Amino acid sequence: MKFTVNTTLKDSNARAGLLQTAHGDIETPIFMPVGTVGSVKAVHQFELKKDVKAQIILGNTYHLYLRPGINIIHEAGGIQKFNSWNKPMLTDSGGYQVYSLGEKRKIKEEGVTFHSHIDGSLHTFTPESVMDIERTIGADIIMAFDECTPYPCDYEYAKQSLGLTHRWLERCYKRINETKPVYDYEQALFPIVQGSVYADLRKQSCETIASYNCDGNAIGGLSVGEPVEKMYELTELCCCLLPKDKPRYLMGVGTPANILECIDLGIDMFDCVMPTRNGRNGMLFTSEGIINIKNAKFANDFSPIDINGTSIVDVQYTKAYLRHLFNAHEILALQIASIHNLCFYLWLVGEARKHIIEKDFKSWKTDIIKKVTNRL
RNA sequence: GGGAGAGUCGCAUAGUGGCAAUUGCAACAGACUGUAAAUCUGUCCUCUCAGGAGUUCGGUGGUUCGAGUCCACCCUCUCCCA
Repeated sequence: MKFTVNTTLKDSNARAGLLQTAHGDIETPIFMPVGTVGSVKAVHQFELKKDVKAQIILGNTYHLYLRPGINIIHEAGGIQKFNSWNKPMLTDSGGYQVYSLGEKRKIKEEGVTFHSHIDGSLHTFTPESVMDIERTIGADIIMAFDECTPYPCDYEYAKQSLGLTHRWLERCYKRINETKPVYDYEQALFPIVQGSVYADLRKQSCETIASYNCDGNAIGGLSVGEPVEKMYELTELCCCLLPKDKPRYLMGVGTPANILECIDLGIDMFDCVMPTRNGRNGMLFTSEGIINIKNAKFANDFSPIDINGTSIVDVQYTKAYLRHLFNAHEILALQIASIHNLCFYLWLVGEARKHIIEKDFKSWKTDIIKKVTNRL
């Protein structure tokens, strides 16, 4: 894997770059749609490629391990073949599920034991087993197994947890280096910075993570409920400490405004369920602002979903029609909303990249944030 | 004409003496940040200084401390027999 920074700015830490993987190139900054079980919910591969213009999508180790199971993916020849995406993929390690599954899991030094949310069966993830599973899934970028701490999180817990995440990273790194890819292409391990909201822990974590000299570095444990200013503050700190010549990935972020602010701080890669999940729940992010399409006021609004939208669905369908589809519980509603939101997100990061290259990112950002955060 | 049954907050339902009244749908609004999410939460008779207050269960009377619930008559609808 190769990362090249093409453009940097004087008045911002934003940069435009190119990340090259075995399955294709990724222009940064980039937003990566989340496809937990190997599918970006409600969005067809064709639309994902042609309309959304996604360059890389996520899969999730925990979910794919439970269903369909690693043997099936192995038999299929890896996840990119299994789901016909055939383009770059990244797998999250299941560290987020350690956080989100709450009561269902138990964390120990060795690893995490958990009950499947599907059938209640008991399983254990260790850094070694997670690396083996991610090898078999076969994503181009694989995430280290970490603990995503909750918010609020007291200092002592955050410190203990960070120590564990670092020891787990050491084990992940060792395992990756003593194993070979299952398929005929390289996989890059990205370690994850933790440390909750504590600057000294984050600093310590960045230094530890940077010392591994991996192909890219991630920041985790943010946007879990902390104040947005705190998130920016910690993101900025991490961006300053993580290597400049490696992509920086802010995990699980975020709103359009979050993404623009964090690009400004030096983040290159983002993923978030927001465009897809919120889309399925009737929330649209548009060039003119945020819309709850289920609201009664759109019942007879025959204007396009997004007058400036880049997606075919934006000009093809009216707000009134999309609202009708939601009210009628039509499956097409979820598809249109998801495609629209993903197109918007990819358009947004694409524009950001363009304005970085044109060196007017800062002023563009200020203007566009005002527009896209407007509540319609 | 005779017999049987039914009328509850938009619709459908629960309710057999303490009830502003169950549940579902619909409606209206909100939430959602490395997806246990096509999910979840709230409002949903009227007014409200949000503590309450006022009117409710086809209609009119009655019994009772108290009635959606018991009684009488009336109205409407459904089914069966003519």
